[in-house]
Amino acid sequence: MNKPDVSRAQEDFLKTAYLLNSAGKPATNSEIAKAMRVSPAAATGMAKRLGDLGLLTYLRYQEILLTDKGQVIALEILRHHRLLELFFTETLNLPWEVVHQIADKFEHDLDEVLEDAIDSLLDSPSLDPHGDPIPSKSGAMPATSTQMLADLPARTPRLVTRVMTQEEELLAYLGSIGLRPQARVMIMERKPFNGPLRLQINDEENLIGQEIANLIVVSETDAE
Amino acid sequence: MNKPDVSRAQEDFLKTAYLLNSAGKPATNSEIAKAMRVSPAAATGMAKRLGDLGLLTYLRYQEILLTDKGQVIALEILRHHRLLELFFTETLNLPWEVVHQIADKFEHDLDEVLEDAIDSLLDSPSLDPHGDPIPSKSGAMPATSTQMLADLPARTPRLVTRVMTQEEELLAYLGSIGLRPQARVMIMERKPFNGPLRLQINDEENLIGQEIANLIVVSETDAE
DNA sequence: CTTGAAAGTTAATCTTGATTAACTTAGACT
DNA sequence: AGTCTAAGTTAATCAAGATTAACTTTCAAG
Repeated sequence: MNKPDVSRAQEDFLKTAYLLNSAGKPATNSEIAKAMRVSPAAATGMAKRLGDLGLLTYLRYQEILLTDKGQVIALEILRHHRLLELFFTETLNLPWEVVHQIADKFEHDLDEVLEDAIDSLLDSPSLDPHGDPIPSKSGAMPATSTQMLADLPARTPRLVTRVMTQEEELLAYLGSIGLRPQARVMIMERKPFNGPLRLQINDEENLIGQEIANLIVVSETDAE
Repeated sequence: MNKPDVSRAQEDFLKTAYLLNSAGKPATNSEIAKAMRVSPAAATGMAKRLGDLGLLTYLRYQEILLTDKGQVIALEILRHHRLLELFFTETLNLPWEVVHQIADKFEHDLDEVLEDAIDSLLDSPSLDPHGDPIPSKSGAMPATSTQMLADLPARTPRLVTRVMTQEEELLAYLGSIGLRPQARVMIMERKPFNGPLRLQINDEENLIGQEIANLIVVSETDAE
C-alpha cells in the first residue's frame, strides 16, 4: 500500500471537510475556508491539489466530497486528535478547555508507536474528554447518541454524553457548572418562546439558554 | 517583550548550532547542513535569515555564533525536547531509543501550559532519560559530569550519568546490556592499543569498544 | 607564494501554501 | 427571461525553504 504522505495543511483540509460533513453541513469552499481561517482562494487551490492526489472529488462550484482514501486520512487525524486530548487530560489533569488547541498541533506528528502506546495506556478508549467519539485504528467511528438536550421533554432524567463545542471560554463555563459527560441532567422547566431552560445538573439547579442546550448531547435512555 | 515567532526550520537551525557548540565542535555551515540533512546552500540561506532576525551573527566564511536571543530560543527548544523525552518514557514506558525522534517533532509545538504541566508532573526534572541536562525555564543549564568512561582508570567504580548518542540501534543495545544512567560501572581491564574494555556493569561483565566508551559519561566521584 | 581541495556562497529555479484583486457562475426573485 | 448577490474561481504575486550548478574563498602543504 502507498502512504500518500500529505502535508499538515492538507491533513487539516481533509479533517475540516470531514468535520463539516459530520456536523451535517456540506463541505463547501467557503465553509472550509472559514473554518481554516484562510481565503476562499486558498481553499480552491488546496481542493485542486487534493483532488489531483485522489483524496477528494473536486468539481468547480460543487460540494467537496472525500474519497475513501481521503476519509481514511481524516479519520486518522481525528483519532490522533481525540486520543491526544484524552491523554493530556488523563496524565496531566489539564482542563478540557485547553486540550483541543494543543491536540490540533500535535495530531499531525503522532507516529504509530506513540499512538499505540497511548491507546493501550488508556485502554482503547472510544470517547474523548468532550464525549466526541474516537475512531478505531481501522477507521470505525463509535456510535453516539443523537438526543440533544434542547429537544428533551421536561422531567426526563438523562446523562450528558457529549458537549459539542471547542470554544475555550464556553467549555470553562460549562465545566464550572458541572455540565460535562457523565453529569445527570433533567429539564425542570422550559420558558416559553424558546426561552431559557431551568435545569438540574447532578444536584444543583441552573439556567441555560437554548443555544447552549443545542450543544449538549444526552443519553437516549433515562439515567439510572 | 517581543516573541520572535520563529519557524520550526529556524528553531531547528538554532538548536543544531547550539548542540554543535556544546559538543565542542564549531557551528560551521557544513556541520550544520550535515546535521540537518540539507544542502550547504540551504544552511547559508537560513543563516542569513536568522542573522537578519538578530538570532545569530553571520559573517561569510565564518563560524556561526548564536546571539543571546538565539541561545534563549535554542535552550527553550532543548528544554521542550528533553522534557518530552522524559514525559513519554515516564508516562508510557516507551524505551529510550524511540523518544528522541518523537520529541524532535513535538518540541516545536509544546506550548507553555503543557510545558508547565509536564514540568510539575515530573517534579522539575534536571535530566532526561539519556542523562542529558534539561535547561531550566529561565535558561540555566544544569551542570553535568565531564568524566568519560573511556578515560577512567581501571578498578574505579562509578555510576553512569549520561549516554551521549541518539542512534536507535545503539541505544537499544546499550539498554540491553544495562549501560544506562544509574548503572554501576567499573573497568576491569583495558586491552592495549586502545583495545576493548572489559567492563563490569551492575553485576554483569561485558566487553565494549573504545568508541562506545567515549559516549558514556560517568560520575566524577566513586560509586556508593 | 602558489596551488588545489574542502568549505562556503551565489544564482537560478522549484514547491507549497498563502494573499489580494478581478472575474465568473449559480441560483433566487421579480 | 433578466438581474442581483453570494459563492467560487482565476491570475498575479509573495515568502519560506529547499535543490542543483557554478563560482569564490580559505588555508594547509609543498
